[in-house]
Amino acid sequence: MVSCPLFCYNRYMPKIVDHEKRKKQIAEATWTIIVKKGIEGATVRAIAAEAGVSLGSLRHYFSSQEELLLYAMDLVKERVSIRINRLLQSEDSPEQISIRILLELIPYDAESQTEMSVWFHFVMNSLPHAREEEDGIREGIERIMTGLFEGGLLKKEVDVNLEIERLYALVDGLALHVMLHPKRLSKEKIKKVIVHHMNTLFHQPVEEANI
Amino acid sequence: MVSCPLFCYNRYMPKIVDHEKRKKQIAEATWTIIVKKGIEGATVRAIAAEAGVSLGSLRHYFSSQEELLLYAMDLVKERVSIRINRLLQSEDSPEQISIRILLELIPYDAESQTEMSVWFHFVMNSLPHAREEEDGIREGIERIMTGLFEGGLLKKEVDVNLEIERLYALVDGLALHVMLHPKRLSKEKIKKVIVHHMNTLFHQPVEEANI
DNA sequence: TTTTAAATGATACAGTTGTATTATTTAAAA
DNA sequence: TTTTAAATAATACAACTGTATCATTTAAAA
Repeated sequence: MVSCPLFCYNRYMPKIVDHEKRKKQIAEATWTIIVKKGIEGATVRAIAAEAGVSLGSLRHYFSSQEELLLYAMDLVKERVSIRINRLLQSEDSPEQISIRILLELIPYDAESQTEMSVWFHFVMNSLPHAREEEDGIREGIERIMTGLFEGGLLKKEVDVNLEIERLYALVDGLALHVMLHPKRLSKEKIKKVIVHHMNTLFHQPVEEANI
Repeated sequence: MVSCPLFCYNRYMPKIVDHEKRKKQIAEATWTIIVKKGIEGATVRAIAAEAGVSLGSLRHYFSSQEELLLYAMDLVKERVSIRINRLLQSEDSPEQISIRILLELIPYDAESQTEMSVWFHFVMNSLPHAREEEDGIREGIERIMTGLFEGGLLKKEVDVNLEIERLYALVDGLALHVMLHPKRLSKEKIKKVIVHHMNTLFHQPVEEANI
């Protein structure tokens, strides 16, 4: 057992807190503030107070506000990516799985609603030119549709590229509406819409109860 | 010819500029700033500079920033409402007209893209509790679908309420995607998607060329 | 012309912002 | 314990914010 491992560049290691964990904690406080007050309310002081750290402490982890906001947004992307990829790795039967994945893309729990709200704020303000970036949703939908088509599960006459665009718009539109009016649009209604939409494409329709 | 009409409550009328026109000019400058820099960049000084008026002059028309922002948003609503109502009053044949109306809801010209971008900014920041308000789009789509159904132009098996929700999400999703990636999503692609979508509902499909 | 009040411009001020500086506290290693 | 540097806290500062005040300019009516 050596006294100082490779990544320990100093002989003395005083007061070590998990650097990444602290940064993530501050980033999540940033989300909370953004959801509550919007980007304009996401001041370093408000974030520090929400995270329960002092201004100097926050500044110790993020040397500028822009760096903090970029980190907070990248963390959203990371979380969403993980969620999507986990779903795509699922190994169930194609039709039901595809619908379940689509339903998971709609932000229903508080956590994913926060993520989506923050994401929208960033995209709208195009802070780090997020407008140009991809959010991964389109790629996921593309994979789903292509997979279904290549598996021969879609009606032969469907135009895959067209249906990708249509489904992508439908999912983002539903997600947007849920975010803006969560009470008006119930989870059951969303489910009905998506199941019905996919059933118009499937060669062999699935029962809504089987989802 | 009386020397002082009814709406002239003072005997003297010095330097009259069109009050409403000036307010709208300033409100439009507000839009420009919001599109360029987001709500956070919509400071009274930036708006005054964009409108080409002094700070004191701006304040002469709007006694607070909040009043200005509310006015700017109400003006967006007014403009959008006028656009939608004008479309709904059209008296052509049902199927093509409905598709043309839907296509008009997608912001393609710079003007309507500005309006939509500003609208989104306001809605996201829920400044005047805009989240709860209706934007008129849903009502318009509801009228379109109901009209088509009652005219017997839709397939008998369609669930109207379900299709309203589906079409509403599709249109808003397309609008969102156009706003975020105007280059990726061409007007022709939008047209194809909407025509195809409506043709799955129409008893008698329409040719894309006839739109 | 003179008179009038709307319209405008200039400046000021208190509060908040991001950031910088500096000192203090904390805990891990010797 | 002592030593060390990371972690934290306190304070300061210049820039910018919304708003207020007040003098000036403008053009319509007399």
